[in-house]
Amino acid sequence: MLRMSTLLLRTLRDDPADAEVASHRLLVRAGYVRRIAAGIYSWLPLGYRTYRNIENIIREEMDNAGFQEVHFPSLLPREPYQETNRWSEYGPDLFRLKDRKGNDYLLGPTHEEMFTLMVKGEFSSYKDLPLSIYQIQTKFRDELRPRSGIIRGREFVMKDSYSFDIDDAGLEASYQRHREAYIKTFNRLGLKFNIVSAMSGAMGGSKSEEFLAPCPTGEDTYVLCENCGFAANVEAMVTKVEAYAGNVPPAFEVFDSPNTPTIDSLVELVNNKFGENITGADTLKNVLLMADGQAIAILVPGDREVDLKRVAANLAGVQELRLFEEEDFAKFPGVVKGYVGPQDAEALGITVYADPRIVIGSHWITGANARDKHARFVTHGRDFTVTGFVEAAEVKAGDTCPQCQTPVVIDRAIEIGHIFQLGRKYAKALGLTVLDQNGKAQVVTMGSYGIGVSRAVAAIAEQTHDEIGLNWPREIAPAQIHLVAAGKDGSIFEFAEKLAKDLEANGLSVLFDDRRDSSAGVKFKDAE
RNA sequence: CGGGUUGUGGCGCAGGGGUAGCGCGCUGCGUUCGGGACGCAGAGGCCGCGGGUUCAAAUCCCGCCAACCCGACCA
Repeated sequence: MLRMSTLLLRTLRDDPADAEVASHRLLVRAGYVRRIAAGIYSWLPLGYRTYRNIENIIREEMDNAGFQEVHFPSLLPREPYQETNRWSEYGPDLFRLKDRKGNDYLLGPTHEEMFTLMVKGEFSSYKDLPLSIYQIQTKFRDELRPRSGIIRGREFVMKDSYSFDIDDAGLEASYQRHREAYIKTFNRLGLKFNIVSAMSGAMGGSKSEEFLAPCPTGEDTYVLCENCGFAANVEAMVTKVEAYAGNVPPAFEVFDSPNTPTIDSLVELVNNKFGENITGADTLKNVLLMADGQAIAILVPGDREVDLKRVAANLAGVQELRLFEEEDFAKFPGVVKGYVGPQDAEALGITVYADPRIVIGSHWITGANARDKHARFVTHGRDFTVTGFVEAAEVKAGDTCPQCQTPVVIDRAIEIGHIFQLGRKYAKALGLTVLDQNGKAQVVTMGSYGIGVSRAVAAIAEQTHDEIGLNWPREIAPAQIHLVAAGKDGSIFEFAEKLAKDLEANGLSVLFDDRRDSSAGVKFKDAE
């Protein structure tokens, strides 16, 4: 039984000055958490009980699904991470330290290497697979900007699972088992969530889905169709287009267009010059990028920006993608900044990709690759061709749902889980193989599956709180019963004491406000 | 890393060259006792850190650090 008379708890009347989002504000005011440093928090008794209730639900569901719990250190040696190249790849987000002998260590941001090595150390036969193991462990990431209280901290608790299979069909089955277990888990946690495809897969990316808990303060944006339930990460949103049905345009025509640095100024000039009534959507924007050192052009309608994340996610095999800089323009003297068009790309040595909206047969107003000149009736398939289509334009509310053609909305959410078919990257790098039926070594294929445990506390708080305060689902609350003894007569306290004990005897956890020196008002406010 | 804001008792804030203040919380005594009670008496401060100007710095100047918000980044 928790007794308010002795509980390590001090509620605050005022919102803390450094808390913005509801979960942070309320968790601090209610005496659940305290900040220790940027993105690092302590849990007080009420908070820790809540946290543990959530952790236990997750653990139960993992165990129910047949996954086995293990535990790794947080403090890890450099070598395994060196072998997979993440010691350098992870960059400044990795907390690094040295021991007294000067050897390099790190605080684990995620544990793929350790799981892989654990299995490698024990198992060596296809008969041992499939296997799924998990841990609940504190993770460390030196985020550039921790924010939103415990939603994005530098130290946080994550449940991470890994599956090990001999082939792709096995991986798919393990993936589906985790997916089912996650659905059960989040339902029990009382979270509203959408399962969102995180990569298009169209270009060979591994299968990956995110579990997103919708809430206005979430930091992830995603696309949602309120009609059919389609949900996708913006990177994975697929553009629906119709084949070009207009007339065959006249031959393309170059015209003078001085002082048109922006799409708006170009539209105004064209409308004045030709008596047209076009919009930015009739112009073609050519955005030049460097993809792993190679110059590429991305074509999007002039009324849309290029979303670099979408391009990167949908261009197969590209590691580094960035905008053209001045020195890049210097290397391509034929490229006239502000007057780029796709007509001469081949001669200029630039590979061209188009957003799907640039359908074959459509014609556009675009740069003429000469200073102060644009061209119109520039037609895809006649006046220029592209190497391929790639999802590139920013996604906007009102875009068409790829499943049911309804206009979609853009929604915000907290990422509470992520499931991912990793494949053989880590097994290959660390030499995890098993012998198959033929006695031949096979590289194991892996899946990785994460749930933000501490983040779930915040996500549930965000979704369930009301104007008055925190409002936990029963299974998660620090206690199932909050019993308040209010009054001056000692018999009230005696009765309440007995009632509290009876409730506990019947298997209910009780937070008993047995304070004799607090007014009823204080007790009610604290309860809330 | 760019832009913005802020650092003063545990929390929320005021003060802006000469005795460091208010509200909440905390301690003691008394009154009150069902929606954050009241009175009286108290405890609690390197005014973010370092340097400078000055007879005198929380306050002015220089430098640094930290936190928060927006963005970039991150999944």
